[in-house]
Amino acid sequence: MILPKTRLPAEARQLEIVRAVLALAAEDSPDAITTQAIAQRMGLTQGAVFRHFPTREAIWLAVVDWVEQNLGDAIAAAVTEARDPVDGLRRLFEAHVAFIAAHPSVPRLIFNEMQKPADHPVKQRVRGLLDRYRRRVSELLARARAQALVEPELDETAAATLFVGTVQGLVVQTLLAGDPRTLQPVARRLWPLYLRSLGVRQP
Amino acid sequence: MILPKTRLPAEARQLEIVRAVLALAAEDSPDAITTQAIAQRMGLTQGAVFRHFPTREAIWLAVVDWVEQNLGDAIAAAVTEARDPVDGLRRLFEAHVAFIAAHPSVPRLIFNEMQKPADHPVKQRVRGLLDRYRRRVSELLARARAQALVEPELDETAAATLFVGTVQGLVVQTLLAGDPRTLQPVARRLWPLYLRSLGVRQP
DNA sequence: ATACTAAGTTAGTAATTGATTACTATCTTT
DNA sequence: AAAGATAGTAATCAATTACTAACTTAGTAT
Repeated sequence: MILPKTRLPAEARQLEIVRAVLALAAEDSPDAITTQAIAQRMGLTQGAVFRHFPTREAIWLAVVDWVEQNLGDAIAAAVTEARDPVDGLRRLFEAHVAFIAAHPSVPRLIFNEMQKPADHPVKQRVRGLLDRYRRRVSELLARARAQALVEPELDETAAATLFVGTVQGLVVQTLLAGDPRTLQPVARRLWPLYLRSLGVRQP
Repeated sequence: MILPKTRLPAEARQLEIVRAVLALAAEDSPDAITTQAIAQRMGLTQGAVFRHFPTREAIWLAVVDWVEQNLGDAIAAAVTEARDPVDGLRRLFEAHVAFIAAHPSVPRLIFNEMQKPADHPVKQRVRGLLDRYRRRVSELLARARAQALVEPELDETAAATLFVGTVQGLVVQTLLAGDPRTLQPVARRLWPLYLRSLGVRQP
């Protein structure tokens, strides 16, 4: 995709590069995305990329920044509107799924970086991101238990892991099927099962 | 790890190559494993690898063969010993987790290949492998429902996806923590939650 | 012992990749 | 309008990669 030939200020171009990476990651493994491919997608030459980022790794860190910002905003907005902790979990789940549906390349980035060596800087960022996410889920679960909305002896840590796993099982199925449209329908069928695992009394 | 310098017959050497890949994949992303690294691990030169495999891709197909064979055997053995479908699911879950604990590189391979382009041969093999696995889970769930061991209105497809997701949530946590020893303890805490999501009456 | 077979070595090649550099074109500021 | 700043170009580099082929040598059958 070659955009109309324009010069962009550095900040805007950096964002364009991040978006190009996200777009390319929807179709191929993130490691396979070359600086050449990024440039080509923007209609620039390869050298131009290095005007805006000192190294390839710096690009990936910027992408993680983008994810952190946008996903963080999306789920924060969802949770604050919740009436109670269980409702918050549902909104969190839905917001998460909606975000992935809108940005299918994001889980691929996470799956990819996750298995790099432990000292890898990008992986550390991703680790922090997911840690905060799980902690958020744990807090909601703890409050749900305090309000007697779920099983009194609920194992919160395990339930938080299952929450993440529920989304991941979903994403894996989507990646296998190669059809992003199945994501949200399947998500709706998965949620009642997760709720029942918490011991929530059904309306 | 340099093994004692010996010549191996082709078949044995091929297996050694597969094992070298599995060992290397435990520490780094599969895509980052070069034929040079494989040879070095066996104490051979890079050219020797191509005595036994025509291309790099052929190595990965052999690795998938190995996984298919060994994981298939492990879970088949587990399920046949089951007293009833729900017991079968538990054994399947435990066998799966035990296999991953013994071969931590296997989920990394799957995560990695999963996001390649759809026409990628290795991905197609992995897809088939996981499809058969999920079908196996679905069948057990259908039989459990027929025997009234679980919620009568259970959504089997969704429950199968959640089964896979439960294992994956687990693996992700392990990959993040970087500590494979937490795998089985956390698995034991996750299982009761999954059972409850099926509507199984607890003993 | 000798000769044959096959595993492993050595020394390459072609292609790709991230990164650098000298230069050009465009925009902004004075 | 002149001058400086900056986005982008084009060419190139060094390193790495999968792969090849001519060779050497270990093991084995005769």
